[in-house]
Amino acid sequence: MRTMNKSQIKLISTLERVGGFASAQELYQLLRRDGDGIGLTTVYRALQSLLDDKIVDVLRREDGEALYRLCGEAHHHHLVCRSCGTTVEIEGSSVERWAEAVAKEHYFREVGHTVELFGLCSKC
Amino acid sequence: MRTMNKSQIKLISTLERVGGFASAQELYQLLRRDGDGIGLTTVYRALQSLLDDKIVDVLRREDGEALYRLCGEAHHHHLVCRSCGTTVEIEGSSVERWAEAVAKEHYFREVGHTVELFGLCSKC
DNA sequence: CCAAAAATGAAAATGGTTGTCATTAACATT
DNA sequence: AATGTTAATGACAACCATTTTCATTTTTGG
Repeated sequence: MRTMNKSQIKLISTLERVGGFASAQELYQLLRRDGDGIGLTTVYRALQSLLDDKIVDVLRREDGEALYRLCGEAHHHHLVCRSCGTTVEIEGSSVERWAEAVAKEHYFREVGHTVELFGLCSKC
Repeated sequence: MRTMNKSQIKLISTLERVGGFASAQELYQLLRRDGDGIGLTTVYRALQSLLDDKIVDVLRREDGEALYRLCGEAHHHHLVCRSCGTTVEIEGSSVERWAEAVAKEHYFREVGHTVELFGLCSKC
């Protein structure tokens, strides 16, 4: 069975509290705010382990910063407002199927996909 | 009409030569290799201007580095091998239509999409 | 030709992320 | 409890893409 250390557990529960995506820096600040003396390095290391164990997913914000979220929730994508940051979760089974088909067609294995939509919401 | 300076023109033709995506650093190296004394700062500035003018597109590599390409070529996506970097261009009109529909459904305007597939090719 | 504006590049600053390394916590074995 | 072994930790420095600063050069319009 996979071992799971204290830091990893703290990060998982913080990600649960957040409910969606959070950057390493944000997670670090949240933990510090709770009086936790955790170091930034440890946050990065724990996130990397969780990635290796496929407990969390990662995606990139438009500015390149890495965002992490818990896997397990139904896989979905996001429609993000470029201006105010409003995020709508969208389901996209048709995209999943398309990605699968493309992967098979080109004999690729272990294919993951990044699908993110960026635009301007009705208010902006 | 939009002005276009020397550096921007150099970058456009370099991007044409490359034919696909290239990072700012790669473009810089290519130009230097051609004996061009251009500075890295200028490369970044020119790319930013071309982005503003919607002459080039940007996407993020898995490690967060920004990749630029000329717009105008038929819009397509990529299937990239995580291990050896082999890239297959894929066409995805079904994805385009899906993105359009989602955008409309949520009253978003000017919606662009990032769709990239990462996996392991048959050789790796 | 000249002055104002735009462009340039070297160098420093920024900010997210990763590497180093000495210290500490956890845990199994006497 | 005392010991030795191993994993985990965090302060700090290193890294690297990108941005900012600023003094200098080039371009442009009059």
